[in-house]
Amino acid sequence: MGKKTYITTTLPYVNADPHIGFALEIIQADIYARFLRERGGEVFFNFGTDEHGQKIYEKAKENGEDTQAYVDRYAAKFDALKKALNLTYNNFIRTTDPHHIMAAQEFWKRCNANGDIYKKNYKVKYCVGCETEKTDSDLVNGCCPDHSNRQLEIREEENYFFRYSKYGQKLLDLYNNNPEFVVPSWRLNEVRKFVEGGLEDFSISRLRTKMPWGIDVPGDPDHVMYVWFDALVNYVSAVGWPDRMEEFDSWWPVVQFAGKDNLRHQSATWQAMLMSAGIAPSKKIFIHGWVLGGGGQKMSKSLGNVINPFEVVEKYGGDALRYFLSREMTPFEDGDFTEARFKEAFNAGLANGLGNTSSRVLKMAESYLPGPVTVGEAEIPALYSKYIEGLELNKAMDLIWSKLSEMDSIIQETQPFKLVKTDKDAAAKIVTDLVKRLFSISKMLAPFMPETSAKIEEAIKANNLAAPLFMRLE
RNA sequence: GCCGGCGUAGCUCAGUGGUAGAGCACAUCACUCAUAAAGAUGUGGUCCCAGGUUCGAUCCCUGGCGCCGGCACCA
Repeated sequence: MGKKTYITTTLPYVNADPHIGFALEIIQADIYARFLRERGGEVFFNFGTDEHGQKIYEKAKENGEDTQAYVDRYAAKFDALKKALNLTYNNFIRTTDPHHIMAAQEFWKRCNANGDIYKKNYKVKYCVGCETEKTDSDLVNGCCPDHSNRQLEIREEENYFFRYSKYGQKLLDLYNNNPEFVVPSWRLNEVRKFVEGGLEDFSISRLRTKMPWGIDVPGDPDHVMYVWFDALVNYVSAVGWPDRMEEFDSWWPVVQFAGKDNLRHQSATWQAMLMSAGIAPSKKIFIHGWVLGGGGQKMSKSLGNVINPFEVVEKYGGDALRYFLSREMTPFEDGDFTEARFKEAFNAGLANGLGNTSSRVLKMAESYLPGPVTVGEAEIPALYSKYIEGLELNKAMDLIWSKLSEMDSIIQETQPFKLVKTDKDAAAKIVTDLVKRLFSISKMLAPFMPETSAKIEEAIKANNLAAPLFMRLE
């Protein structure tokens, strides 16, 4: 049995359909998981949906839908990513699962037992015009931007608070002792700066009368947990905490994948919560950038530049999308996804590159060799592994493509297609070597483009390429 | 406003104290094992602007302009 690794994405909040940006996150995680398994490791890969809270409650109401029915529908939509993107997560957790609810309550109790939860009056700014509460970031010059003529009301209610302020130094110690705790390093700096600025306790409950769609606070039926306090606990409840501790201990700590908008929640808030509950911190957190819609603009309905991952897959295939997101995106920075860019990358990398090179090698193999090549062990450069371990997926892909281009050079220089007329054995030897190289490439490609990799290996085994891998798009 | 980052070929990005590179795109040539693909050659840059340090700066320093991110209860 290989080394065990537990990885998880964030849980998308089910108030919108799956977005291409989330596809990036889960594809990164899936590549990482497949890579670890390829080298013999055992992986627990967690994914799921975050289903509590105000917004969901309201959205379901808007739709005139039962809240549970609403979240069921959305959970299914997200779980559909598995097939579309060819994902290998083995656990789909929902924060409405009974086991998770129990775990969240137990987590609360542990924090409480540790003296980190207390009741306090919570001052809420309320706009009578909107009839909703406002946070400071909602306000412009201290007023509601939609009702600047009205005075905000200050309403008070009792809430439970989490003693976040207690964990500032401990978090800084965590960061300083683990310089690769957050990757890339500049994101670690960002969160460190935030923590250095001082932490304030925050509210972790809501009055049930105002917002019933949440997990009960243990011992206080008037309150439910604030949604993300419960949601974060999924990372431990997914692997058996608190009732199956042997299982939990065999997997924890976790390697997390999250977007830059989640930096603080995952690398500060959640870590403080773990400390409070007496659980070891996460192992590592990879922070990716956003997928933008061209010209550095966010995708939005009004700009008409929204890319639906399901549509891309239907049109171009799951591997093509995985290719684009892993090679054409810089893993930690924002990147543009436009159909024009996608097609360009598809033609250059998949049709002209991988597809054509595979085709020329396999056709020669079929014509010149008496049977399939015995490929032996794949040759995987150390650099390849190093790149993936650091989630530098684009670099790993570039490395693979440089190997492809090496093959083209070899064919160009040795001309086995001419040599075969004068020296069949010499030509066969060259082609055999090329097939072995192609095999190594397919092995390296496997985590990124599993279907294509499998097709190449089948073709090598059969000594026949049944169909072209990728045809040029017009 | 405060803190941080960035500004290099049409696009995406590397890079170095000694007057710049890759991939893609584009053009030409040429070839045929291959998917009009691969290959060779080439077009293309005042390395944001201005000052300073230096024998010499795209790289160091200062200022300016432009863009982006963060500045907590949206998850």
